[in-house]
Amino acid sequence: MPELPEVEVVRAGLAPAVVGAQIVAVTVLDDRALTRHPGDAVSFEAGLAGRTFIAAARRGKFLWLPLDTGDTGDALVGHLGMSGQLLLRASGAPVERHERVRLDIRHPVHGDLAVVFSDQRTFGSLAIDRLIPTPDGAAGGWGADAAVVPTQVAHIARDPLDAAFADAHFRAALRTKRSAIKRVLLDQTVVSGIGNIYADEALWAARVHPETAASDLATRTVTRVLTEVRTVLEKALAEGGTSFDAQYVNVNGQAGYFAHSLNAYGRGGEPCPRCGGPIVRDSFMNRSSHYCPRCQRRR
DNA sequence: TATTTTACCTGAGGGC
DNA sequence: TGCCCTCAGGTAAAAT
Repeated sequence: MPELPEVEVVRAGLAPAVVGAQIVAVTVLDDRALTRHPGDAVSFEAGLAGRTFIAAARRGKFLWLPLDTGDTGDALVGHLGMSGQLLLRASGAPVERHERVRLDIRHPVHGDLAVVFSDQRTFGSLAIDRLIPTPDGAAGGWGADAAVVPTQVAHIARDPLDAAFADAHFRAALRTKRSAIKRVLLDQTVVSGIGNIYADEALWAARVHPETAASDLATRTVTRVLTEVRTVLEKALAEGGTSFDAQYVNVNGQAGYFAHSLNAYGRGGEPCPRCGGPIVRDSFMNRSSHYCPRCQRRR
């Protein structure tokens, strides 16, 4: 499932091939891939054809590729949802099984390539969106030099690996939240980039029960949670992300290795790597939650 | 206003 | 073999 590390792997893989490349042709095979786009497929194709990507940026799980002709200030925005993939293929490569959109691009160094958006469950989407200034004046996200974000990303908080992420603001926000800490970690308007897998992993590492009320956490505990969030995200990024099956792959279609490093997620019934007690798998917020009831005691 | 629930979607895998 | 059911979960709209 693409969370911050997986999306960053995709962004970093895409950047050298798309920055400086001109869009030669756009093919929309399935309109459901444009649910975030304000217009129809025709306007999407017309809005991209002939233009050049000038950067590859990311905040949390959102990606965007700013376009040239700066007076309009817009970008191609993408979210991978549950099963979205952005693949780099040779020009003229056969259509992928779940291909939704294809961009044929021409790069001054790499030549003709295809950027393929493939998505089994169609929760992901692409859109053309306007860029607006960031309230704090800092760069919009990773890979972005300009202090702008797409309007669709403006309400998303900075992610914990962003240099402009404000730890003090995060701690203050948690003091006012009576919701469970896991729910707050998954709230992209509080902190972005964390999904179900890394929420479980970070809380296990910080020894915090997922249903503890955020406002009940001591400041030093919040600091520990944030530290563990960063540690697990950075480690997963270094290992190329988490892949359980063909759902998440990099731009070349290769899987990541972090699934081998998971301590709690997906290990219900198995011994806790720290204390040996059984990891519990609970239902929480219509999804699964994994934790060690011995290490992660509820207050 | 703040928080919680639901809809969206497809394919894999288990039970029978 | 094949049908039906459950599960996976990020986002945003809808409901509470």
